[in-house]
Amino acid sequence: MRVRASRPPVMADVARVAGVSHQTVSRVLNDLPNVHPSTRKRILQAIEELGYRRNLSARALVTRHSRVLGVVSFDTTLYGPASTVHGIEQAARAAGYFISIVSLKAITRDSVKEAIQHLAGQGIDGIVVVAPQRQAAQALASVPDNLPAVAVEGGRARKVPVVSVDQVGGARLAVQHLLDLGHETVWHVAGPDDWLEAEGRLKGWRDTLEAAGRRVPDVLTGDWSPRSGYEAGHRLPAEATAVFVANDQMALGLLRALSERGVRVPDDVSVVGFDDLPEAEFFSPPLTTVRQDFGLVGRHSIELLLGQLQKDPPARQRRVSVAASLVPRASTAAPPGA
Amino acid sequence: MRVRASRPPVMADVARVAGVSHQTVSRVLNDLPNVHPSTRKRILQAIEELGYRRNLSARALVTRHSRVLGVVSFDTTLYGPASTVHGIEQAARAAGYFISIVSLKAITRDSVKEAIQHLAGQGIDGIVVVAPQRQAAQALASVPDNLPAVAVEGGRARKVPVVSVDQVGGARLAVQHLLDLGHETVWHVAGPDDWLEAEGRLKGWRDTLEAAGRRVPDVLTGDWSPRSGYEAGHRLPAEATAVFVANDQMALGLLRALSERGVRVPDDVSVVGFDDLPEAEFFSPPLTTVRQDFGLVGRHSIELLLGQLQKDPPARQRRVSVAASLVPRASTAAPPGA
DNA sequence: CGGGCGAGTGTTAGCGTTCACAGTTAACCG
DNA sequence: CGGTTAACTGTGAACGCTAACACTCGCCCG
Repeated sequence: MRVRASRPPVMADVARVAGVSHQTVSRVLNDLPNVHPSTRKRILQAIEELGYRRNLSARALVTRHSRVLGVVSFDTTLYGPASTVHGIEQAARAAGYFISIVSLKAITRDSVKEAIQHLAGQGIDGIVVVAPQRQAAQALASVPDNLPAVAVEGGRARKVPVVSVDQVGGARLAVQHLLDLGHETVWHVAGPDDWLEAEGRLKGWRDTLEAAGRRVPDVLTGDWSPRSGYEAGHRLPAEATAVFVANDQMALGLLRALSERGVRVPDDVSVVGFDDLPEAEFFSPPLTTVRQDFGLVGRHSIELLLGQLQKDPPARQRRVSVAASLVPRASTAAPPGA
Repeated sequence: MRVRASRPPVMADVARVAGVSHQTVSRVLNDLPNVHPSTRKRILQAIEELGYRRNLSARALVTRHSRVLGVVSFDTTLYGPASTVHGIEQAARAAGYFISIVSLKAITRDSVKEAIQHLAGQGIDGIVVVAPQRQAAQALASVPDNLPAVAVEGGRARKVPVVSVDQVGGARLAVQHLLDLGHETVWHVAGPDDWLEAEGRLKGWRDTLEAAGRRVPDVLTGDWSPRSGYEAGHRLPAEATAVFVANDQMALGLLRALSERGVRVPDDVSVVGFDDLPEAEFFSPPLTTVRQDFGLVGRHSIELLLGQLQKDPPARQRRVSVAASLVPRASTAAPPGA
């Protein structure tokens, strides 16, 4: 029976219908005590009747809190970033926050900086920067001092707490797995130089080989794309019996190249990837890989961020590291001569 | 040399420093005419000096526009939705809008409805619902009347304009390609019943076969996952020489299953997928598939949405269809006996 | 029985913008 | 040189909400 109002109802309208002051309506809306049950009921009824929704701009104006969190990310088309952002979104929503996303096509120091400024101007309460590249990590310096922030894979960011997957440890698992199978040494197809994840995996690979006293072969470098893995696969020396590829997409390309060359996996060469794409289990052969729990990373980052929003911030943890785990499948086996 | 203010500067502060009224500052900020160049310069300088940023909550409160658009999507971890949302985000940002995302784990009528309500309460200017399931399409009815909205893959939504890829046409391309190669008929691994995309591809497949007067085999059904494609691959009758799989992930699983069965692709069986994942080119063998331009879909949806925000909405287009294209690779060839 | 207290409610004053005006110049025209 | 006009600038009032405080009861206590 309600007339379609030209203007959406405001608190005063509710107050009038319920026969109280707007302040009492506000109290009900914010679950404050000292409102008589019967009054509360009348107000709730009026809200229902009018289809009232509180105006969050007005609320944000006075409280200085928007309950919106900003996220800056690189190419959310990729599985890793997409999963991380998804995890962040889920965790934020569970905590009653909204997510405003800026997804960058290219990561340069300036583009990240601009994105951060852009979001900061939006009146957000905090910001998560999914910053897997060194340049992005540097741009973290441009986060305003008064804006709570968290970096994901942000390297040794100075001002900002960082959540990251233990890339070094994950790489160690992969390489050790291959050594345990009896391979003399392990080759590596790395990600792009300027990516922190690539750096960590490279380090984990090298450290593990050196710790085992093995020869450290030349590094092949790709750009994460299947194509670059394919090219690496064609450049891989015939003597190699084991390869640790820095992500699953490149591993796929490499598998393809090896198949074209008539090299059998795992009979002639063992291959380990990184990421555990949903597809990895169905590669030919199914790919042994290292799984990262992106959802957990997202959850941790929100946790850290919301921690900073508390009145008395808990001794703010500077780094949270999430363990990676090995998923053994059919792309790894003992070396040919064994 | 600026003192770290306890409170961020506001327009009045800028006005004081520049020796003008707050209204003139506002004029500069909004690029309105009739401000003396020298005054403008002084104001800009003051803004710079104070590090002033305009408070968007206050602005939104009075203009009744937040310049934020809401997006409701299903599992942004998947390539399709992720790419679409990415396209939406890019297009929106180019137009000066921010994106607030709600990503659903499961699509039910209620969850979509709740997400829409949730966003509507956020004071957004418009909403894009990436609604590839029938249930989600139904939930579109719960978009408030006064809130501009656009559906992506939204079926025959009544109230809301829809942007979608021409699934039927894409499927036709795939099936016709196989028939042209000389195959007697084409089998189909479909997506889940309640997905509109699955429905469209199924229809395109069936129509094309019927138009050509071919036998229409029983449909195998999956759930988009590689695993379900794998299972379908094991159920595929030995007589089949060509399969059109409703997405690339399932096609991957199917390829794996066929490989295990000793069935050669494309020698014994030809396979066509749908989506053109970045990985598809490096499957074994490289997958012939149908490409969808998700970015274009995103751009169109924003275009349609912003159109509704104009004062005099242009004769609002009810449906925009984006063509799909065939990408021939090595997984298709003439049938064995040919 | 006066005073204190606590529950419940109302009043007022912002929050930082933009909008609708109302001024104030200086320039221009006949 | 009076009057119209255009360019520029300022004033006051919203926008819808919350925070701080003030008020009114009824009740309990000494």
